[in-house]
Amino acid sequence: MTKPEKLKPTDSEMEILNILWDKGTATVRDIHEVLEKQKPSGYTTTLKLMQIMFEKGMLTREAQGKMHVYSAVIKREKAREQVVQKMIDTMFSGSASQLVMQALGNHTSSPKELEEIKAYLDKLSNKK
Amino acid sequence: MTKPEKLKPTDSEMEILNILWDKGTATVRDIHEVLEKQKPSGYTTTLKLMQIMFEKGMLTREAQGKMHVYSAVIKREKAREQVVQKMIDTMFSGSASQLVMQALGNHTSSPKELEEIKAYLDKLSNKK
DNA sequence: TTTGTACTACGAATTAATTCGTAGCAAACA
DNA sequence: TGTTTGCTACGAATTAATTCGTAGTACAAA
Repeated sequence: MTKPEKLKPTDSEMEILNILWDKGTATVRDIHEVLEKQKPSGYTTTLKLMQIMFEKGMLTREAQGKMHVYSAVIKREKAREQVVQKMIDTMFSGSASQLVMQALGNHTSSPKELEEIKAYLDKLSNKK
Repeated sequence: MTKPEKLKPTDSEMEILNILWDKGTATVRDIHEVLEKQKPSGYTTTLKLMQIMFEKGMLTREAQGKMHVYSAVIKREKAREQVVQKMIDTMFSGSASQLVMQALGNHTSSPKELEEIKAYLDKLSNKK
């Protein structure tokens, strides 16, 4: 068990974490039912993944009857922070604003979202 | 050789790509010299990595004497776009503005950068 | 009580990334 | 003419992720 801080979830692990963050807690079956809608996979595959994530310290679990109820150790906010920071470092030479402009340029944002961002920027500037 | 579009570089591959994007073209030795400053590693490790990246279609190369001169197939901009899009999808439920605010909240940006972003936002809004 | 169901645990196969040693080859050099 | 130098190619070991089959167990249902 290492620090959850240093853990770098794989893509499969991220899928599980996302579901857990949405639900708060979940059993292997809960998770598996969601995953199955996205792509076919065996129950024991999900089970094994979650067992390994538990061993790695990414998940905690609690026996409930014969089942285990899992939850994520790392919070969604923290994971986002880490992953964004890493992307800034490795892909944008450490420049957050480069990343921001890249994300905005990807035209995925509506005018309303752009307004939100502008408001957020103003808040940041004023605080300084 | 699959489409370079679909390729997902590993961390080691990203290190090599970053150097190649900076230099434009480079030999294995060039790359290895840069990498070695960051962490110890054997020359043939770098060689093998670049050979595999070549086989995957991530790099092209050209014989020059007995050496190969490599360059990246995918452009930095394209790679950034892909990786940002993927992050938005997997970590931010598809919301670019969520990612933007996360990146800004990470306090890594100077007031000057914030101004740049604001200017960029205005340009976007007016264009719409 | 026997059978079925729904779990967990475990081990094994597969695939991919990473690392590096060794071999071969050609040009430069002593 | 050897011999060293610096490259590529190749194969093998290691490690990690992924997938799934099988076995064990406990509780519920027949």
